[in-house]
Amino acid sequence: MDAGDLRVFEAVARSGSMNRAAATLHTVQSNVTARIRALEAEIGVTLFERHARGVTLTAAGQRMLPFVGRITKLFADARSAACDDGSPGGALLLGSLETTAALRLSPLLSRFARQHPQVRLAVSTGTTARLVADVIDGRLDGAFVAGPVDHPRLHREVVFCEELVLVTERAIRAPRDLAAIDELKTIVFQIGCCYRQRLDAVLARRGIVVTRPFEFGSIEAILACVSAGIGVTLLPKAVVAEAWQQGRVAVHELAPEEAAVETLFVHRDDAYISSAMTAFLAMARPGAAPAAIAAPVTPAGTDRPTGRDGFRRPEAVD
Amino acid sequence: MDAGDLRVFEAVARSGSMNRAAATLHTVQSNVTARIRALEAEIGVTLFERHARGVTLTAAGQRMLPFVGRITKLFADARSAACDDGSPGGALLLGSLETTAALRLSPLLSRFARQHPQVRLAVSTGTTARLVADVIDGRLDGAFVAGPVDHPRLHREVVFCEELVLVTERAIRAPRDLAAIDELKTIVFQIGCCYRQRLDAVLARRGIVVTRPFEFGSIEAILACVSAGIGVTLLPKAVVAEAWQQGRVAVHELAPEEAAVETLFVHRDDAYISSAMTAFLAMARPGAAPAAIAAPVTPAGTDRPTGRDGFRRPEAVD
DNA sequence: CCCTGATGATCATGAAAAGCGATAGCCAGA
DNA sequence: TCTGGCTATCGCTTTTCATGATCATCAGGG
Repeated sequence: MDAGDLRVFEAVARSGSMNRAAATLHTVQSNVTARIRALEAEIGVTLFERHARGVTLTAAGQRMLPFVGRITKLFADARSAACDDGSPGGALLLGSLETTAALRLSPLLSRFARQHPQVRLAVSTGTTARLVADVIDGRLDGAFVAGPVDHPRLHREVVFCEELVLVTERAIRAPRDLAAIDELKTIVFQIGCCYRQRLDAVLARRGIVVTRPFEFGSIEAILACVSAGIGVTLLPKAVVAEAWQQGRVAVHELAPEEAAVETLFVHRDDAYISSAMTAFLAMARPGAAPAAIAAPVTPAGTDRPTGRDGFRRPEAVD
Repeated sequence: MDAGDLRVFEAVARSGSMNRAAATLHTVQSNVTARIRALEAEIGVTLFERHARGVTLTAAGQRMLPFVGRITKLFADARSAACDDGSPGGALLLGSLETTAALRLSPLLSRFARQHPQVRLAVSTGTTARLVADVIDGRLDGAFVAGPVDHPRLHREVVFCEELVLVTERAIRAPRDLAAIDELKTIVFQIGCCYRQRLDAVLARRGIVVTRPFEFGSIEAILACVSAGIGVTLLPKAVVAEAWQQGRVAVHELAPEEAAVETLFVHRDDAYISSAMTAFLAMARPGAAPAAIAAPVTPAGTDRPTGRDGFRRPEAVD
């Protein structure tokens, strides 16, 4: 049993067919059959049930499958570790929440890319749950997600601390005005978005009932909807600063315990930490953040929230 | 790069010589050389520095080496997982503290062996630190150690709760009498034994100074020394129950916070949990302890230990 | 200075394994 | 019953791997 056998095994398991597996492996079907048979003979159990429409994993095969990915990852790590001469290089696959990417990442990434041009950076966005799963399974090297996250396999590091604010159309002067609105809608990123539950909780605590939420894929679309009075949303203050300055939306601050959300950087604690990752971590840590992000300024609009509303002057968050 | 290459790499790294590696691998030197060269060519870095007296790992090789064991372990786990049909079988490599083995393990092990004859049980003894290291590195499947243990890679389970007692010669009626003894010696298992620090602390708290400890490898030897008045020791109450009943030694109870020591069963939380391990865990859990161990009985002597059997009650487990 | 002994590198050769293509056998569905 | 897609198997080719002999290198000792 070696790495090649496991790759064949995985391909067959995933495709459910020795023919398709052969195609993806750029080889021929007889070859795949022979290797699977040899593997089964070696370990003494049948891994697939053969039938006319392909093959399916036996219970033994199902038990074996999860190891393939781990072994593959470990081989890749071993190779990376050997090649890693201390100067950052290679690929760095990161994940991020949409909001974090929009708000915090661009200066960090551009600075990192400038300083370490050898590193191939790739950032994908998704929900916290999705990103955490990707990191766990080795599809990502690390990810920016919303806290709290607690997984024994993950190393966590707080890198940003966002202040969430309720965002409404301009006409709304205070959150309690929302109660009067019929069919109030919430507007969120995706089903899994962590801000969504928080928004529901925030509104529920004020006795405000909402109907089914709208989902949008971009911050701009969400703000446009809010601006048009279609619904309300919950976003980091810095994200909506610009729209607020332009007077497109109203912003309502929340109590600290409702507003605070920590953005964590997570990575597997047992994976190899490459030089690129080390450098990125050093740069992402709060203490090492010199790149000034555009600080929100007080807008000139009429509906400037008053101190009585509990609104504090916008300030750089981290 | 596959499993075979890594095995060759590891053998060369460990032996520091391609010739010796070839011998241990039951092959010839030219073969080893060729495979190492091929491996180096594949990943693009030199792994060994060659010189007239053998080879030494380069920095790259040193970074690569730790992965070999992990990958090997994962292959073995994958194989075990596939073969494991739900009925316990195969090998189960356990570790234990000497005292735990003497006191608690024999009924558990004999019951397990009777119930699961297919499983090849192997128990080695050592100190907590040593056992934990062995479990971490995959040399043991699990081990009984003294709490507290906190390692992110380990799953812990409290299985026993021992009451430690101070053991002295019969003439000593109370711990404070020890202060009068010149050159008081402590008698312990080994340097790394966890009871040793505790014994020192117990005595220090009473203002008793001790000289360099004696070390012995067996409980009987320790008790014989104590009985002969050579020194004092600290052992689980149940361990010394017999010697105490026979009037060979005196037993002094301690305050609960000094006396209590939890025996944990630890195993790697990311290793494959075989059916044999599952069955063993089920049997080792406090709740599932039907096999009556020889419970310490009240002796005719003056010091009367309370008749607790040391097993934690089921509801106390988390 | 030149032996001596041990080490790794290289090469030709043979064996083993893997890959390939074609074909046979099997089964579900038309 | 036929057909299409699937796996099993076989003979053949290609590639890889293991082997033993030989060479080059280097440290230590006379």
